[in-house]
Amino acid sequence: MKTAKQIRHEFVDFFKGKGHEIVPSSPIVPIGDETLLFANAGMNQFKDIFLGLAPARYPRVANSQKCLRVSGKHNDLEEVGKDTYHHTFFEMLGNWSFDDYFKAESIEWAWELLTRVWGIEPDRLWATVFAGDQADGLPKDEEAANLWPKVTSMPAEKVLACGKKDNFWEMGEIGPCGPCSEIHIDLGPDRCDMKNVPGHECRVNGGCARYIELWNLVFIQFNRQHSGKLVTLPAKYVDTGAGLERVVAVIQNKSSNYDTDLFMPIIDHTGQITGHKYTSKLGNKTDNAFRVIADHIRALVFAITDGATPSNEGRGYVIRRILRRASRFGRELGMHEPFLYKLVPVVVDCLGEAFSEIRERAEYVSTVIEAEEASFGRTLDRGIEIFAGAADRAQKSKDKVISGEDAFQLYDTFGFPLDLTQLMAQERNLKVDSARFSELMEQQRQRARAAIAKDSLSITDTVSVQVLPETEDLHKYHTDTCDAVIVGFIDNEGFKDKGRLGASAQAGIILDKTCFYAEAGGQVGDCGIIQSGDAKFIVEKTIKIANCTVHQGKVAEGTFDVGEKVTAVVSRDRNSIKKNHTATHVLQWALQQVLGKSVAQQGSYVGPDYLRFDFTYPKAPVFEQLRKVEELVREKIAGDLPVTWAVMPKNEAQRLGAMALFGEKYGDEVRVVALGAENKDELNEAFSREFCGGTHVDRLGAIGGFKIIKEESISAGVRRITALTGSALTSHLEKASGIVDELSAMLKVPSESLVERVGQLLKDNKKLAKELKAAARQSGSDSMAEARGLLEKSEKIGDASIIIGQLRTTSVEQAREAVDMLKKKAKSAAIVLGFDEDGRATLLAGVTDDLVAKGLKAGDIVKEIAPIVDGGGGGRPQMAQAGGKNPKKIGDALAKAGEIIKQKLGG
RNA sequence: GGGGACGUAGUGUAACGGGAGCACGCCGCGGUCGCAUCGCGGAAAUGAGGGUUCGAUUCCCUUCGUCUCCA
Repeated sequence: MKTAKQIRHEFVDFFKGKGHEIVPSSPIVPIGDETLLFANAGMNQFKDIFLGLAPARYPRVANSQKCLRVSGKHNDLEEVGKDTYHHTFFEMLGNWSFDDYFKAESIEWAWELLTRVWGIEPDRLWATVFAGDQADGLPKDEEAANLWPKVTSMPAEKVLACGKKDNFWEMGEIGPCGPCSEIHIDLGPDRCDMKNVPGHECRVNGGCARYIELWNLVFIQFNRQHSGKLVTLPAKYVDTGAGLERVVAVIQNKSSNYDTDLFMPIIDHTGQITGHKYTSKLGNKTDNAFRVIADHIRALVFAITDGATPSNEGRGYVIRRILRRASRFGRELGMHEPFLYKLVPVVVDCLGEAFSEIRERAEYVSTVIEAEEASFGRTLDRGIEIFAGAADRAQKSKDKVISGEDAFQLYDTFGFPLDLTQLMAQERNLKVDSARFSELMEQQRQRARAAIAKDSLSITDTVSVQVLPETEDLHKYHTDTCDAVIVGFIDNEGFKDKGRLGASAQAGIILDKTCFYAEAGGQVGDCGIIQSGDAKFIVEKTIKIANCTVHQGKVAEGTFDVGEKVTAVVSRDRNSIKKNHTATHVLQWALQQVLGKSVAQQGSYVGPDYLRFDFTYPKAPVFEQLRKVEELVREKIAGDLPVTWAVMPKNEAQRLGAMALFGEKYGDEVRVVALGAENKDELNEAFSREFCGGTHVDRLGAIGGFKIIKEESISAGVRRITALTGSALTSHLEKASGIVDELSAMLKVPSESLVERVGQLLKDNKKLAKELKAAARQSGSDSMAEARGLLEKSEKIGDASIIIGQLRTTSVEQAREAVDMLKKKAKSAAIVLGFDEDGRATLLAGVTDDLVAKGLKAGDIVKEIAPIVDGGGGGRPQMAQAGGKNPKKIGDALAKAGEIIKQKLGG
């Protein structure tokens, strides 16, 4: 039997043999493409080529692309486990032609690979082509339909014409699109899963599991414009995709993708860990759990390897959901402790050869997964407690139903899954109002959508996928000022290549060339101005859309016309940004020197005010290590070594050992920034070489200083360092030394003695506090004596003492203690004490339980007498307190209190 | 991006707007042949900043952090 590894190899070798360049899979976490959460198709990394924004480096390429379908249009998360073929993570085998070969070769080669190399019987295969669409004015794809019988042995009657839904591919609302041709396989009548559906007939695209799609060949030949009109593209592209998991299942003759050697090792190992047995059945709880876990652990290993970490937003949140779902299904197999992380090595064994990155990061991935599993355990524990409250409420209700509100709150606020709530409710013979739950869920969705809608139109939204002019921006590396011509602008309505920007208009200006740096690679976009005569445009932010640099901001003076000559001037902040960026590189180098190879960049921020560097490291670095890092960085700065950069093909850069972030897009010429090299020929001499498109200082000495001001954890296994350089550092130090000077003046000691002096002060303070306490005890005993005096003078009604009087104390605590003492002593008493606390009156009332029972409440007493001292009060029946602004009236208030008590007790 | 919840001693948690308590841990003393034993004593906390109130851990606002759901 062919292994999955062999099959993947055969695919790659086959297309290599047909003149294809084999490019690596792009990272599953796309860089520089915020519109896409995760790579979900092989074509992702070639998007710019299809859009005509970037040239193709090779006319034909092929690869196996790592894909994750968990969000947006393709969301298979909730489906995984229920059947034999849904996955979150999968490999997409694909071959592409960029204006090279077209339909004939694509069809012929797909056929050849399937039937000759992989040995699939031609009789089992079917093909589909696009049937045409009236609305779009498109005829049937006769070209493809005719090619099938011509270049393959597929008989014409097995080439079916299908509609737009299945056989017309579009990238989005607008942009490149075209007809496709799919290859389906007939797995035999046994595999139909719709046998008991009346009227069901097995056929291609018929909905049952007998016929499945194996390979999709997309022929991109149109561009859909805003108006919805289709325009024929000058260049034609081929984009094909075949899911490896499915192909392997067919070749290995398995009825389920999970039964192939891509999944079985993981499933077997899960069985060993949990002690359960996988029986490969559908609709079986245990088997379901096995499949979910096997699928999800693959997704997790790849996503975390490529830089996603579990968190509560964006990509990280998706990862968290996948992990929690797997963990929850682990409970079906009796696992209550973290266990998923133990599967990481198995995934690495299965796929580490094809994707070596997962092998390199395996240890880190395990750490992250284990930590997140533990954290989910805590979330569940908390949820169980909250559930108990909801269950109690339900128990007391008539219909024994946990309200939708409760279930939703458990889910929404505490992350407690609904199915778990239902399970636990069942155990107590309760039901859950899941209809109401769904209702609330929908409301929350509405809210989120509404919030997005009212968000102000951002420039990136208005243009989305639209061809923008290319900006020549190499000047950013050499100069801060340059002359240019306005070629267009973007406002709320989108891109315009003619017109005028009026006074105080908000817009994004596009120039033919620019020296502005657009936000990328952690470095913030430049600010500055664009001017022409008296007219002035303030650039607040610079961003890049494909190869177009957009200067966002507003017109401050005058007007601007498309076609006008202008001067672009970058703000002085640029200097600080350069310092911070170069310092970031030095910092990364120093961290690796001190902390070792496990330091890998996770992201960074380089702005004018400070720099931030996130990196992987399992634990908090100790103080000495950080100091050592600072020391190394400063050494390099003091050495004033030169900084140089060069543009070269990616593989050459890698040979030099340049550090890549997460892997650039295929085809890019990369820019390498080298620290410590005098010129391009001496790149070998550099101590640091990184792929980087940012702006840098010429010599390290220009950085001018370096200090780490913060080191923190941002998620499990990831640390963040914030540091300062240049003038920001100077002003930081100035401020710090200002504080020292101030303290030193305040305490009248030289700065060297400050620490000692403050230590002394703290010690003295402690001593004084102790003495004060002792003194208070003394005066406390005085108060007690006073209080005892009051008891002796007290009136009695029956057994009850009425103790009323003013104390000399100024402390509520002592007065309270006096009340307690009196209550104990008198056994039955109503006590009201008053005292003057620095010009404020405080009244305290206490009533023993027996008198409370007779209806005398301390709270009532203070409420009534508090207004006499211009205040208010309240408390409990046994003890109450009031305050007021007029201490002179304490006597009056106490007298009134006496009256009230006597009246109540009927004396 | 939007919503919800939570921030109390080293840790885990209590406190109708009116004494910041409990458990574990820690320190000291005592008892015990011994202890994951017992007794006594002690240190130690309301994330930060405003407001309302006679009085705020509690109510309101701002901010920071953590958790969580939606996009």
